[in-house]
Amino acid sequence: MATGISSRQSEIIDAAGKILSAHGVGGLTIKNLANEMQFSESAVYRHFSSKEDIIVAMLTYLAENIDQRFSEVLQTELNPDQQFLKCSKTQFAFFKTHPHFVVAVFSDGLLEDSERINAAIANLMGTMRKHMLPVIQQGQKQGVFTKQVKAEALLHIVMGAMRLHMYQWRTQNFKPDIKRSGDTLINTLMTLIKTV
Amino acid sequence: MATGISSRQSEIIDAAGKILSAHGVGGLTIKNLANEMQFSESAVYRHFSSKEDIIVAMLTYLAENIDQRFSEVLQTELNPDQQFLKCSKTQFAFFKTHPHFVVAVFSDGLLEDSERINAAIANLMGTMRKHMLPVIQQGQKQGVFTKQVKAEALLHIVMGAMRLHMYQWRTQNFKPDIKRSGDTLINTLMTLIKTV
DNA sequence: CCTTTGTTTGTGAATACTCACTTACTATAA
DNA sequence: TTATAGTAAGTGAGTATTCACAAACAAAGG
Repeated sequence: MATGISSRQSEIIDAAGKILSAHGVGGLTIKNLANEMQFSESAVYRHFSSKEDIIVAMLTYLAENIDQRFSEVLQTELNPDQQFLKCSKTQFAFFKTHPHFVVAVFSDGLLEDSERINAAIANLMGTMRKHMLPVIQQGQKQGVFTKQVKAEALLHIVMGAMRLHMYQWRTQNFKPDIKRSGDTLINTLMTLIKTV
Repeated sequence: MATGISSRQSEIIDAAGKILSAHGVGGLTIKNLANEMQFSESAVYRHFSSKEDIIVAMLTYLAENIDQRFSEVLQTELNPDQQFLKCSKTQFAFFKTHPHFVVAVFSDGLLEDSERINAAIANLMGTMRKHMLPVIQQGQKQGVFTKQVKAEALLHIVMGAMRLHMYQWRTQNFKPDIKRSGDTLINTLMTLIKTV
């Protein structure tokens, strides 16, 4: 509950996430949202002035959440590789307890042709990048990460692998323990990008 | 034009792809499809019995296309790393000339809650996996690819990076030359997974 | 050569339904 | 008394799909 968001709004965002994960982007309607909230459709508009606003608020909340969790990790005095590990782990831990938000991450560009939603998604990606890139760069400077490829490319590969992992987790109806399998993936990535 | 698909059906699939890339999943309506085809909505149903059928046909066509291109590469007597390179390059080359199909690849699970569509998407992923995994395994056996991590994990990382690359290409409205940037990405991946 | 019959591929209108959103009204609690 | 937070009922636009029908064409029989 970050910026100026009421507790009711927060509940609606949560309900939206739940619907999104259960029935996809096509299932996210005001009617379903009202059903999930156990009140009428028109009541939704007491708290948000449009469906677009709800989606933007959800994506903004997610970005702020990531921003906060990553900032905490980066304030520590750990080595870059340990910071990298912690950031990745906090992601999988978060999605384990909030699986419905995974779908939002995947809404990708294809959600709508709304400028604001696309901007919010871009902001989400940028937030991760903003924190992770310096970690990788410093890791390279300290010689713990390989310098064979540029930091940007390394970040790209890491983020791609994590995204695909979450996508597969979703297609399997959130069955496997993503915290365990995610940590395994991160370890694999680490052995690949770390200098021996 | 593979299985039992008429030329008209093929045109419709193409039009569907064009709409998908221009206006996303929400823009893919029978009305828009008919407009793009320059005939009435009802005429669409002369060639497909449902919208679902159109999407499934499109995904099936894509899978068959990949299957064919990859099979050609794997019939050559090249080294595994060269085969790997060629497979990847043929992907980016294909999407450069057929950018609208990229969106289909990203429809992910969230497109619909249609069993058939989800199965078609799973089949698409499986087709790539079926061809690429043996290449990587043989590459490891011959010592050209690192044995530090399992072949499955290596494939996962490669596919994740490629998917993310195509996603970003799409969000940038297909602007950069994906054949060039894709080849750069593959080279980066190669330096990372190849034994020195 | 032409009429008959059937097929293919199109049309415009209508169906039944869902969508986001609005308006007018009401109970409640500060 | 007066915001706050809910409701019921409705709006116009858009959805996939179906319908009866028509034009173009081809094969076959008399």
